[in-house]
Amino acid sequence: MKNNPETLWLENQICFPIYAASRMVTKLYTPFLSQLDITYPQYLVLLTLWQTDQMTVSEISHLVHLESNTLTPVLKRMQGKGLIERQRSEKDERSVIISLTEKGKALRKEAMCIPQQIIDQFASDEINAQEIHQLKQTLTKLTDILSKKEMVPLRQNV
Amino acid sequence: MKNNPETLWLENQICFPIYAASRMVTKLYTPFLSQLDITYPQYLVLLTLWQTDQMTVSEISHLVHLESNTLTPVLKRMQGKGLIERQRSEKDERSVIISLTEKGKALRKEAMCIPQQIIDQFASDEINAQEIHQLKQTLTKLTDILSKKEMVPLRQNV
DNA sequence: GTAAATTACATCGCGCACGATCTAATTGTA
DNA sequence: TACAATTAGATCGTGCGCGATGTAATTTAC
Repeated sequence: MKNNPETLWLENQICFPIYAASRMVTKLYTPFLSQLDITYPQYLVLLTLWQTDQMTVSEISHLVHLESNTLTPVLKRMQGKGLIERQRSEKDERSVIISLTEKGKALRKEAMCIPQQIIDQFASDEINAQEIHQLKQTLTKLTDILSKKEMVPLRQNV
Repeated sequence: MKNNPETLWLENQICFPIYAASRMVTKLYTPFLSQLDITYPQYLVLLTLWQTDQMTVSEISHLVHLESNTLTPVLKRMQGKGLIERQRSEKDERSVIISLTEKGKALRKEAMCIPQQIIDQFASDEINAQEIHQLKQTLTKLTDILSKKEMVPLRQNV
């Protein structure tokens, strides 16, 4: 079975469908986010801050599953745009607390219409709300499983 | 309903689960691909070429849903590693035909064991093969729908 | 109490993704 | 034939992702 030719077919591995779909969905959001002058990861950070303001970098990091080496530049650009403030925590000088500026808070109202418009774009005879819901559930479960898994450093043919 | 606070919650939009899961899956593949000295997109290109050798850039582009501005540098790096050859088509000088080198062809055998090992990593009480199969189907359907959709340049509150 | 380990964040380098734009080759049209 | 439109790739600039590593603050262990 491992030697079937189909083993390596593009569609038969999970890597390709999820990779392609993810980029497609990003593209779907992009025109909406451009209007707000933000990028996709910046939007995700804003989503977390709109839920809970005043979080440390590591708290945001855990929520969006992005490491500090990715988040730090994103947050700096967001600070440059005047969306957030960055200040060292007083009780732990290692931590940086991220808080929304008024501009950052105000952007929330602008973003309110995005989810419905995205759903409208999905509207299709081929795919329905129930299916999307199921998709989100499975993806979330998958992410949870994989994020708990410590990356075993590969041991082939031992 | 559009004004519910939950509207903008991280988990309630499709953007986040698919984005997080996609990066998690990429991370899962990475140690296996590192052993072959290739990256994730390079692996996808190889998968297509192992199925059909001698394709033009645009044919590969359609298969993996990557534009030439992304593919060109990827292919150049693969050429630098001696995995592929690039040659202008004789019947259409605009086209560039990508073909596997012997080294590129040989790599296929090394890659054969990857899919099963990925599946093993997924092994979990919480998620099963049937669920993964369903996931792939939905993601593929989603990609098809979105790739057919011409990006309507956003018309809000008109 | 102090050295070692851990933690929080930052820096660096590389390889994507992708919008915008360019060049050259081919096709369509009159 | 001649010229506009299209097509195939390439180039450029910006912004991620992330492995590896660095630095400073805090915690742990003895």
